[in-house]
Amino acid sequence: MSNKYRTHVCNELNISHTGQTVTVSGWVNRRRDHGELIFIDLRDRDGLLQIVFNPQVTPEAHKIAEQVRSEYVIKVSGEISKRPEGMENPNISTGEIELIVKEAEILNASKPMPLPLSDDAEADESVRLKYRYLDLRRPRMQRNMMLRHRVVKYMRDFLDARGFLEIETPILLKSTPEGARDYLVPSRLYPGKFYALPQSPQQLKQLLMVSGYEKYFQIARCFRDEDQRADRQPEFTQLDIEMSFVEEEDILELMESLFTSMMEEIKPEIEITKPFPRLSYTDSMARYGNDKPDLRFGLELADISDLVANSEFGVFKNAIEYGGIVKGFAAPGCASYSRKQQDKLVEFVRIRGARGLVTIALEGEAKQSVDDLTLEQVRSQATKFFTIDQVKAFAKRMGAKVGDILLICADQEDIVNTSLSQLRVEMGQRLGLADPNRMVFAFIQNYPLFEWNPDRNGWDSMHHPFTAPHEDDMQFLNIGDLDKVKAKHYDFVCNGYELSSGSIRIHDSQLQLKIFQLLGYPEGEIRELFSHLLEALEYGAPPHGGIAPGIDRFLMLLAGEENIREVIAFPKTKTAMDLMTNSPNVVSEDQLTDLHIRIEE
RNA sequence: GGCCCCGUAGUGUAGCGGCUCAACACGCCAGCCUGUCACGCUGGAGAUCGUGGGUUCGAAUCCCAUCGGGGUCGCCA
Repeated sequence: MSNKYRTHVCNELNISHTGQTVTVSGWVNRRRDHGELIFIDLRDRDGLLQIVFNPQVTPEAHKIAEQVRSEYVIKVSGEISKRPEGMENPNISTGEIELIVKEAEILNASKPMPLPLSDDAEADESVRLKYRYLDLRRPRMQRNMMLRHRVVKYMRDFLDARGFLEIETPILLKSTPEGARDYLVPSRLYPGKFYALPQSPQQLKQLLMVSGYEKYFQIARCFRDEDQRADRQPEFTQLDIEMSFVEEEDILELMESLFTSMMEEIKPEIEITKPFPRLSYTDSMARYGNDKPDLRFGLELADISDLVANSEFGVFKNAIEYGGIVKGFAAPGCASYSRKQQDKLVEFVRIRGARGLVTIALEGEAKQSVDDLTLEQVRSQATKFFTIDQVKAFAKRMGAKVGDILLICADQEDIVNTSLSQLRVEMGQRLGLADPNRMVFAFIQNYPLFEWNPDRNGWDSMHHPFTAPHEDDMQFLNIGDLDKVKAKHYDFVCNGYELSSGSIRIHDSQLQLKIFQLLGYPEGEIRELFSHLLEALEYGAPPHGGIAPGIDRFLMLLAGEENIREVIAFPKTKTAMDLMTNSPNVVSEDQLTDLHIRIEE
């Protein structure tokens, strides 16, 4: 495109344009004023170009350049010239050339920046969020936004090529119980009634299957009014997918194909594992303590309950007597950890609810076999309770070598798993085992359909109430052995993050009703909240299933960022504030009156 | 709701055993400089140390509260 502002963008200019007269517009990245000569690095979205003002040649333009400051928006015309010998700048793509300015115009001035725009200077995040439009000018943020665009475009093209239709679903929707807290929108026309923003388009995409669209996707915005984290925002984006006439395997293959080809296209320098590893939920919990394992490294957990059940060591004995378990893993080369370092690890698990952490350091050289270990080499607060053979047995089960430290936790199973899974990730990072240039995608399968909720004294859906049970487990469903029922539910994980959950859905109205009943919904509530779905399933609903990978989290991993806000153009703070527009905020009395809302002080 | 970290010129930091009401760097302003590219040199402006109390002769510094940002547990079908 060529117009009065530009004939070229910076990046397209090169040595072949020498002698041509061009016009470029952009921002003043930096100005170097030598009194006579003035150099300006002009920046547009795609690159930098050095422009030169010479008072001998064009005194008028030079006068303008004297007034120009950082981040002014200027337009310059002149001739592209090869730089003098030895003056090239290899750091920028246009470093061989420069623009000798004939005419210059200031399109807009700029106040000094409230935050540094260079990537190496990190500003306070509240300042960045307040001036997000400036923060987004920083190269790193522009890279992230461009990466985001490419990822989303890749997804669209990939699914389009496979016959998927992108269909939008409403943002003003209906509140449904359980799950996350809803964002509510009061209705003007119906006093006292509310829309809810979708936590996901779950029911709508199922209904689209009933409608016969067979392959649906959407870059869907989802809203959940829960407390935020580094990887959680009140609104976030999913690649929402649903397909008819498919089984679990079809969905997983689609995901594997999409993410494999996308990684190869967009970030070939990042190593991925093909095919994607698959673990059962039970296996993942046993070996990693959670259902979103970071598979870039081992440090697998081992259950040693059976080895210590009869020990004299109270910590272990009691835990088992009270129905708990004893698990641990070996941190390689950490036998030399000081008391202080070990105390930090103990504190780490205490914060996560564990009563403590037993450490057993196996001092010595790694080349020594564990079989030759002597009691003198074992350093632990529990040494006197165990024989050397027992310690060897622990070590072997945890895959430990001499020179490692065993980190063992004894408590209720969920506490042990929670604390050890996080300690495992912590140690993996600390020991440099979590390679930033690898992304290990994996599928977790065979989840239980239900989980017991002691607060409610009833069963909850592990995933959501539309998830289909395994056919083989229908018998347990019928006799009420709900903990034995496995679901056609799968998670897609990467590097310790849950990227998405998916499932084959229930397409039988009677079964769906039965599940609602088992979950304890009162009959009236079922009709009130889910009648549209139950009814829809009675009109020829095809078998269907889907998945919904979180785009923000995936991008965070892909961009190597520590939090999701770095890949979202206008994110909110941890307390769900938008510091740029200062929202949420009060509204006028008239607006409230329209909505039939009175604020209680 | 619990726990932890941070809050000093526009930005990033130093000062935190009470003797510097405040230092350094970048940025900003002015002057000088014809080849720089994190240009350079000289000079200058700019902070009641998040806010409010308290302790003290004296507080950026100690105590309490509060606000803001971040991390985390709970929570996130």
